[in-house]
Order: sequence, then structure tokens, then C-alpha cells
Amino acid sequence: MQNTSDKILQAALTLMQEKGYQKVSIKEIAQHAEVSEMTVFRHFKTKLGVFEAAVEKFSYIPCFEEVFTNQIVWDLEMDLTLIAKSYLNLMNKNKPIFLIATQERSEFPELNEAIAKNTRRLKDLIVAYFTSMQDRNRMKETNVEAQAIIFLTTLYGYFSSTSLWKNHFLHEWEESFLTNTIHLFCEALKK
Amino acid sequence: MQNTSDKILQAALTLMQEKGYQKVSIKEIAQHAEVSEMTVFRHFKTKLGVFEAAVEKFSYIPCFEEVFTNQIVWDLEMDLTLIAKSYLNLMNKNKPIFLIATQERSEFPELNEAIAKNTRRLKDLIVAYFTSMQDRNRMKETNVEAQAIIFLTTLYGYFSSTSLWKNHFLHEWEESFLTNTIHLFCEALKK
DNA sequence: ACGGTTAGTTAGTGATAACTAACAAATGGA
DNA sequence: TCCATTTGTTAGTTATCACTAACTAACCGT
Repeated sequence: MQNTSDKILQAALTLMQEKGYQKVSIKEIAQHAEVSEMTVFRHFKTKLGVFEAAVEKFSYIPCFEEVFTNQIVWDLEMDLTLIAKSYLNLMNKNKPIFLIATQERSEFPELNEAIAKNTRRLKDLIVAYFTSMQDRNRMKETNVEAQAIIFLTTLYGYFSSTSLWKNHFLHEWEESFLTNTIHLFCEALKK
Repeated sequence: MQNTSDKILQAALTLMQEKGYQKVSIKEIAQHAEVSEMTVFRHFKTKLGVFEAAVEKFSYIPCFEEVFTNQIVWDLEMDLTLIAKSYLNLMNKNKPIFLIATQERSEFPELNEAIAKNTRRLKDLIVAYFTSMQDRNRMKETNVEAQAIIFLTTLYGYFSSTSLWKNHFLHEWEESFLTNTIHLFCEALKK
């Protein structure tokens, strides 16, 4: 069983990813956490305090470097699968924060930065990987940065549309999207 | 010069796409439109009324069918460019509504539906196009629906990330993203 | 059993915002 | 010039919400 603070933060995050920061009231959070309103203020002083503590507690910073140094096997299809899963794992663990960030762009622009920073790091690692694959003569000579960006953008599009929108065109394709996408990239880039 | 109603709707849309529906006050809209608060209520009765009128006035429904029947030349690269531009044109014209929709998912879920419907229509047209290209022996035999979905998801990822986030990994690649993406798809799918 | 920490209750404050009412000023066509 | 429509002004109502204060009840280790 979790303690009072955790119950509050969990409730806050759950409600805010649905409705956004602004539209969730302290009263609502308290009810959802089954504590009194006063308890929330005693633990976190302000509503902003609740929010910041929740973000702090639930944000996930991955270690991509470990993946790239230990799990790469220099087979384009297998490695792209690994990379895609690493990215989606990052985004899924940060999904509540991502969802709040989209609803509070103007109020908390720094929220996005936390996620974007990780994505940029991953992009650089993919660029390095592609370059190395070209050196090993297993990938066509193309602009590696462009390919890395397109790959990440596709994954972002997949994550974003499935997270944000229920009735998207991806409907019923969620399982096979990844394998089809990686197959496409391999067709285009493999040597 | 536009009339009073138009000035109000324009101001409302401009402010709401930045800050969301909830966080924009009637007072703010009135000031931005250079009218009095009362004028806003007299024209649209409620805040929701302002919003609905703005959405009505500024939503854009494209005619993809015209594009597909008249402008297709059965060259994969040229046609994908055309299709991509049609999609981005749709999304850009509906950008204000898209931006509000992302900030008000829970409050106005039907907003997304308006855009999603067009996207699904476009997807079906792309599937038909790909099928026809296979019949003409100009495209590899693959699952056309998967390819159509991946193509649209990539374009959606591009549009979404550039619209929502300032400091994304796409930075500085915005112009050449399209040509690189289309080139990738042609490499993978052309026969 | 005592004392300190933690939580609940209740009442209230101040700010904001949607919306109303009543009246006055400006505008513009016949 | 007169009338009708549109707009501005001001004052007020109602509701919500973040946040405070003061007191009380339960819990828990020593």
C-alpha cells in the first residue's frame, strides 16, 4: 500500500493526463486519492507544487547508450526493431507527462523540453549507428541524418496519434505497424 | 475591413490556438478584437457559442477526389509529392482547430473527429492509388494499406511535431523533410 | 498513558470569470 | 430629422477555486 503523498501524486497525474492541469481541481484530486483537501495542501503547499512533484516522480530518463553499446547486432532489421522499441518504451513511460504537455503547451513549455531532450539524444545515436552501418557496407550511402529524422518522426507520429486520438486511421493496425514500418525502411536502406 | 462578428471570431481563434479554450476569457477576446465584452455576448450568447461559431467558420473540408482524378500522373515520386502536399495543406488550414483539439481533448472530443474523417478518406484514396499502381506494374507487391498508413503517419508526425513543439528534433530539416521522405518511400516501393 | 505527528472538518477569504440588466452614445439609412 | 440597429459602460450576480486558519480526532512509538 502506498503512502499519502504517493496516493495524491498518482491521483493528480491520472486526472491531469485526462483533463489537463488547469481543469483538475485540488478537491477532485483529494477525492480521487481519498484524502481531504487540506492534506493535499499540507503535503505540497500549492497546486503547482503537486504538479511539479508528480512530474518529478513519474518522469523517466532512459539509458539509450547502454542499448547501443550492448544490444546492437549490426543487422538493420533487428537493430531498427530494437531502436523503435527503445523509443516507444521511453514515450510510453512518459506518456502521462506527454499528455499533460500537449494540453498545457502555453503554460508549461518546459515540459516538452524534458522529453525532446531524450529524443534528440536518441537521434544522435541513430545517426552514429547509421554511419557505422555504412562503414560496414550494410547500408546504402544516403544522408543518414535525414533517415534518422524520418524514422523518429514516423515513430513519433505513431505514438502521438495512438496516445491522443481514439478514432485515428491507425485503428486496427497498431500491432503490425512496427514490423511494416521497419520492413519499409529496410527495403529502402539495406544494401 | 471585416465586420464585428468576424473580428471576434478571428480573435477567439487566434487566442485559443495559443492557450486553449478554457484559459482564454471573453474579456481577453473582446480586447483583442477591440470591442466591448457585451458585444461578444450579444453576438454569440455564450463563450461556447463563440467557440462553435469560430470552428464552423474556420474549418476546411478539402476535395481530395478532384486531386486524385485530375492531377495524378502515375509516377510514384510525383504523385506522392502531390498527395503529401494535399495532406499538409489540409492540416495547415485546419491547424488552429487541430491545436485547440489537442488542448481540449477531454472537453471537445468531437473536434478531432472532424479532422480524422478527412484523413481516413485520404487514406482510402491512397490505398486505391497504390492498388492501381501495382496493376500498372509500377509498384512492388506489398500490403498497400500498411504502406498508406505508414506514409500518412509519417506526414502526421511531421505536421504534429512542427505545429506543437518548437524545439523538436526536426529543427532545421523542415524544408527537406518532404523530399527525403518521398525519396525513401520510392526506394522501398518503386518497381 | 503521554506527546508528537498526521489527517479530517469547517468556515472563510480573495480573486477570477461567465453572464445579466439597464441605460447611454453612436451610427446610418429613409 | 427621426428611428432603428449596433455598440459601449457600468454595476452586479453567481459560481468556482486556490488557499488559510483554527480546532479536533486518530494513530503510534516510547
